[in-house]
Amino acid sequence: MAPPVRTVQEFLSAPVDGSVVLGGWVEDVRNLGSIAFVLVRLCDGTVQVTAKKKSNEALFLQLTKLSRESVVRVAGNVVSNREARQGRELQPVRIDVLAAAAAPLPLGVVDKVGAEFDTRLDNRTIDLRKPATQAIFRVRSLLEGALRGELHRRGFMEVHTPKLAGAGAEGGATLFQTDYFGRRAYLAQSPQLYKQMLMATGFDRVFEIAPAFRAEPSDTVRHVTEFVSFDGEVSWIEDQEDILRIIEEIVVGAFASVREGAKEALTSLGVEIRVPSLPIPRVPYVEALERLRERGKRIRDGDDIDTEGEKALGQSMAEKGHEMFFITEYPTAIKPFYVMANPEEPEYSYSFDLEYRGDEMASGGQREHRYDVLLENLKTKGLDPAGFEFYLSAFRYGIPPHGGWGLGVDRLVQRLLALPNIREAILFPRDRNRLQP
RNA sequence: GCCCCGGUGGUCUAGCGGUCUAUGAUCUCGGCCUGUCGAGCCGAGUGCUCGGGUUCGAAUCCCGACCGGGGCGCCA
Repeated sequence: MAPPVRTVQEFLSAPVDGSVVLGGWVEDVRNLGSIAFVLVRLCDGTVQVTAKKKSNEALFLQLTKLSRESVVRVAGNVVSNREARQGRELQPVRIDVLAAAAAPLPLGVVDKVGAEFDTRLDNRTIDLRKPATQAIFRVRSLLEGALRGELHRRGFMEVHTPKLAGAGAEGGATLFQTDYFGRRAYLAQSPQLYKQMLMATGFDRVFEIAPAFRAEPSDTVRHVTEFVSFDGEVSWIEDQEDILRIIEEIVVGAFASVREGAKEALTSLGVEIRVPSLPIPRVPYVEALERLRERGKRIRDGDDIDTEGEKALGQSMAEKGHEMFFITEYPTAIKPFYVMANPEEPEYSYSFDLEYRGDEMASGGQREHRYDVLLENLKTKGLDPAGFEFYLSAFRYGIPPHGGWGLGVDRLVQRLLALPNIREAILFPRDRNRLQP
């Protein structure tokens, strides 16, 4: 049997008075006694199936007894009617219930009452039937595709690094521990060490879009335990600016692609994408502190910028028309061991964060590629070089200067679409309490 | 992990010591209706998160657990 018509678009292009088979979900049944309207939801909208009792009583009965959200295949004739939504409707000849939906639904797809996010997540497969929920993931898919395209155009190679590891990466963030045939293993918190190791091979422009895991018991609207990290690493850079230029170009380019390619989804979300203009401002850390102090924030030199400060800084930049900006040259002391310190002022490093709408989207910088310095850095941070031997060996035998970034895809989608919670941007989010579905 | 707030039919809510045989909506079921499109009208159905305690009496007050919302820390 040929596949049924899955889209409204396809339905509308079928000849009037011809016959068509629709496949979809029963969104609503309106039984007026002698005439009934069944809204069948296809992939991109609904089609009205109209049945009259007198034309086929058995079929009318079957149709009006359908439970909402059942999956049906409806064969019928396309008729034009100006009272129908798209100017046409389907007169059914035969209905097959492929999968009856149980009633009542745990969550209404078109109910007039809302549902709490937690209820929606508990019933995510139903929640994802809503056009507004689907729109988020259509945008997300487009954004990821656009980012891939931007990098491929720049000669990057897509890679995949292990998500199971025998040692943690950077220290700090807590790792999920698991059993590996009797040995201890960890879920990767970042591809950081591996993508750097690839710089020692000649694959000098790589990127990866993959999950990362953090066992931090964070309870916020911008943290989850499993997130998708968009990482890139580039060799032969002159300085950190080379990285900043790439990241601002690809993000801005991807935003523009989404704005063009996801018009319908964006409309249904009520979102208008503002594409930042290039270059995106670079705000050195020391200047960021000054701005914060001007706003009355008490912060000492060398302190990390806390959430309040980050939001205030975002506000301050937004007032100048910049929703997106870099904070550069963070203190070396608050950055991981692999960042390169500025040789002129070693207390500051070649590192940056990409800020967007008051939240951190990405961080990165130039890496320390000199073996001896790297070894010193590890010791300074109180880490045991023995645990990093697999990583250090890549530096011992020759590695070009390099740098890169890690960007939170979920966060980027969240902020781009102004979603109240990062979980809205994830199909099946994982957080401190949620492991299902 | 810390601070604040909350958990009432399938869903979302009102009630916050007796007046609760718990409000309204939505939903589900039944009935009426030939152009609905937030369909309408009539009728019915389903509930106080769990475990202790206070009290003559607890949805309501107290304690704990679990779960949820917001904020912080941390970061993508």
